Amino acid sequence: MGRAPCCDKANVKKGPWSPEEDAKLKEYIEKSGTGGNWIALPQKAGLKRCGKSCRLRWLNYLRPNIKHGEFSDEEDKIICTLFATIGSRWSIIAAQLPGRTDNDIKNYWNTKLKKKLMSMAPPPPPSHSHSQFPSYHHHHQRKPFPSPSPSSLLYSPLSAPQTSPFMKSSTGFDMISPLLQSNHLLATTNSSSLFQSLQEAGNNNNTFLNTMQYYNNNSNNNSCCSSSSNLLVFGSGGTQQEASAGASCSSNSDGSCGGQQGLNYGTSFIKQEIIGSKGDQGFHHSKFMFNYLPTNISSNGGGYEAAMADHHHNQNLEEQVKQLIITQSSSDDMISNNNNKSCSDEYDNNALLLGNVVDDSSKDVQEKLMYYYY
DNA sequence: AAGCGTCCCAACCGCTTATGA
DNA sequence: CTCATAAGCGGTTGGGACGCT
Repeated sequence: MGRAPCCDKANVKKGPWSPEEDAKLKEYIEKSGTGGNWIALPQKAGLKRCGKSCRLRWLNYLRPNIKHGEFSDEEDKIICTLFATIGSRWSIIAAQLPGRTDNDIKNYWNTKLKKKLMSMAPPPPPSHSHSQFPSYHHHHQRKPFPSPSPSSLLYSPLSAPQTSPFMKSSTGFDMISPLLQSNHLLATTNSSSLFQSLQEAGNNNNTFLNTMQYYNNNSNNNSCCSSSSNLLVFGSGGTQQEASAGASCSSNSDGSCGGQQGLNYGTSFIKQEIIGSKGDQGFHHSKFMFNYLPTNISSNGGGYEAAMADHHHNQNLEEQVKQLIITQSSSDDMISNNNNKSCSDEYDNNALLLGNVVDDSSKDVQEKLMYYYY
């Protein structure tokens, strides 16, 4: 049994909006606002339209300061970078591009930008030679999306970090190659349709990421995965149902939800999250951010390594992650035990977190964040 | 000019999330 | 806490525009 329709389908006009309808809607909203109720709006405005349709028309076309026309190179780069980090979260991407709507960006990506990037892709490495990404050729049978994640995945990427000439990590560590080798990125980002289309096109699954690296390397600024002050988060926490069942994405007294509203790009996310991470709230948020552990390791207190991490600041990545795992079983509520000291005090802005959190309805974490990097 | 295929984008559909009772 | 409903979101699609033969 589906939900009740939002309007009387028989009595609403569908299809393209006429200039008269546009004028009516625009005039009404400019004069009276939306009143916070789109469902009631069409009747008040004298439109034979569904409220949803009015909302879409306003948000995507009529509202002030909507930018139409060509995307700039800078916008291209932002879209590419964000797509590579958070996948098809169009509304989040749109929030970084003033005047652009999620629908616009989605259309642009699907029809143009994706192709543009593909055409810029460097040729795939010959299969018989030693590639910069040696394990590509071992993973041709990768499942498109999603794949079960054995706990060993947490470790496998760390065992052989490679240096890629495409990447410009400020500390010289290549973030992407291990991801490619691990299978993990492709398995857990929400980019399945892209990778499927790549497969259909007969391309190597890694072409897109090669392209991303190439693209960033050949742009004016290096950006993707190499910023010194960005937190990049893949994926999100669980669904509302999962959250109430105790999974990673738990709501908080401030109304936020670690896996949803907190998802952002740049330092604002991490500061917001960490500053808010005291006591009980810290537990929830941190669970979202650091719930990466294999199921065979207790996840009690998961996440408080945020505060611990700074102590491992100068150690190499592999060592850091091992340390994080070791400290996982430490204090269950480290932050509140820490005399209300905000994590942000200990967490510097160079933290870079890559990965994905996918929970099922149980408390067992199935997919894990993979990297924690300074 | 007609027919056909492809591209593009506005709009729709239905699922998820937010919110308030 | 649950439930109902509105809003938000992202995948998909219909059909017009365009280009090629």
